[in-house]
Amino acid sequence: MLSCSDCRLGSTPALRPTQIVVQMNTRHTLLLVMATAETILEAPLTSIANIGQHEGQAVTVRGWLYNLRSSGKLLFPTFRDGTGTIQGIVPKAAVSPEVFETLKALQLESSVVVTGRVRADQRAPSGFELDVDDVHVQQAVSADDPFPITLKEHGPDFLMERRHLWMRTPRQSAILRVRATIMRAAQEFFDTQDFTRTDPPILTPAACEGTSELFEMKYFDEGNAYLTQSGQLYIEATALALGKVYSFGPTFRAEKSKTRRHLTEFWMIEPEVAYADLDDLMRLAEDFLAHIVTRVLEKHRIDLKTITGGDDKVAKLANIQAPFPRVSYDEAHAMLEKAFAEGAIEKPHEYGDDFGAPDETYISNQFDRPVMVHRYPAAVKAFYMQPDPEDATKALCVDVLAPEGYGEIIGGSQRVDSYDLLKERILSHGLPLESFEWYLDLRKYGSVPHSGFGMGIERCVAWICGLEHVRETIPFARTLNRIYP
RNA sequence: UCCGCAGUAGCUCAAUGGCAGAGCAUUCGGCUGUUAACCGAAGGGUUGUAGGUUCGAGUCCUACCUGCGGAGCCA
Repeated sequence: MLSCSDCRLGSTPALRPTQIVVQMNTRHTLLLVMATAETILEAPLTSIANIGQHEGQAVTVRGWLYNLRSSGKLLFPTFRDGTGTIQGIVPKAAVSPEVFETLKALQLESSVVVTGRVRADQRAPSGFELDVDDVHVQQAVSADDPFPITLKEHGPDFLMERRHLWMRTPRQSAILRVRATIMRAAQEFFDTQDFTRTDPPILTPAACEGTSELFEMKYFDEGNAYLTQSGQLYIEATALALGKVYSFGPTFRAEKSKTRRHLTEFWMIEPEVAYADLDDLMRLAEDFLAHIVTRVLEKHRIDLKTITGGDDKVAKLANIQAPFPRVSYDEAHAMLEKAFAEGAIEKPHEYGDDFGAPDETYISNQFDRPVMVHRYPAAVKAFYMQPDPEDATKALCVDVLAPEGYGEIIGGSQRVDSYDLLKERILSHGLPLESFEWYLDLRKYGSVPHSGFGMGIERCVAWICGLEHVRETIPFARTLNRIYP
């Protein structure tokens, strides 16, 4: 009886060779499998990530040719399958002439099913190599039109134009795996604390905050609709229905921002908690980020090394534990004044203004973990933020700045809970009152203090992976000048 | 929207205003332990577009296009 954690053969009892044939789909494959069915049964399917569990055994790997080196009558094909890479060893004397010649002529990224024996080897980066017995070419890439992305350096334009192929490279695959873990850990954090996921609409009738530019479209006879830039206003409603809620989905900004921190389409996870104040929110934010980092470190040490090329990032992430430093706007301003006096930043920070990107970078560089900057001047913040009872010119809000200059990854606040104040704010911000009638209702029928934040997934991934640009954090990035592929 | 940088072989980049080059990729040949392997050879060019200056422009000037980085705004 076969057994293997990720082998479909092993998971189905008493699978006979003729049944394997049914899973294959070309005449060529069918004949080959019939001839080698016994071999394949003895060489269970494995993922490359788990190949070490099969040391000394014959296995089958389904994947692609990642690289090919040769030394006379010895070939070194490297295979990848989406979980990792492994180098095959093919001495001419050890395989049939057909297998040797097939592999020797194969172009990179041709799809292949390989059988071979797993052998531990100190020379291999992963510790294992595959002594190849047989290879079946699923589809051969043409030498007339070789795979465009080589192991050498490429420019961002070239790579983004071929994003559908670029993501096959080990580094890009690793980033996407870490992204998936971050998204799963983020949901897991809220799910295990009795939050209810309530996703807001993506098509909205008006601006949530009224400031940023929105993507606009016709909506039948109802006039214009807009792609959401935040689900916050809606989840305030669901929070008052369900207590603790979160939303998780794509959001859209039509801003003409061209920086390493901006996409026009990005994913945001937003919790909203009834009866929570700003201090509750900051505790939630630090526990949330610490949980995400813990999960990434549990699963992705090898991926982080692939992505960053070293162990530095793992060491830095190990520091990311609650509590995070808390710095008031006034304290942050004082830090910046001192920094300017010492020549550490180029421009002085004007008291009362929001922080610019260089200011945020300086502040975050003073700490070894994310820093929570709270109580900004109300004048530079959104209309729905609750004023600080101790200083009405300040808002009960918090920005969480990631280390190493990755900027704001979380923005949150306690929300205005007074009907009269909220109505006054809507009017003074020049927003159309009729669009916010439903939102004001939340302050009319059982209003409570409540707080929430939003975290941009892409900035979080960029920070945790140590990336130059958020365009690498999402399978298909949407930026100002690019909507292909 | 504003500021700055760039555009030369499939890719990454060279080329004082004076013969269009290299590495990688591709093809052919060599090598039994290579790790972005290495060694030899071949093929591969409307120098982003349109004008202009000049005996002569990849190089200088003007406009435009495309991309990149940043500011503002934001996550």
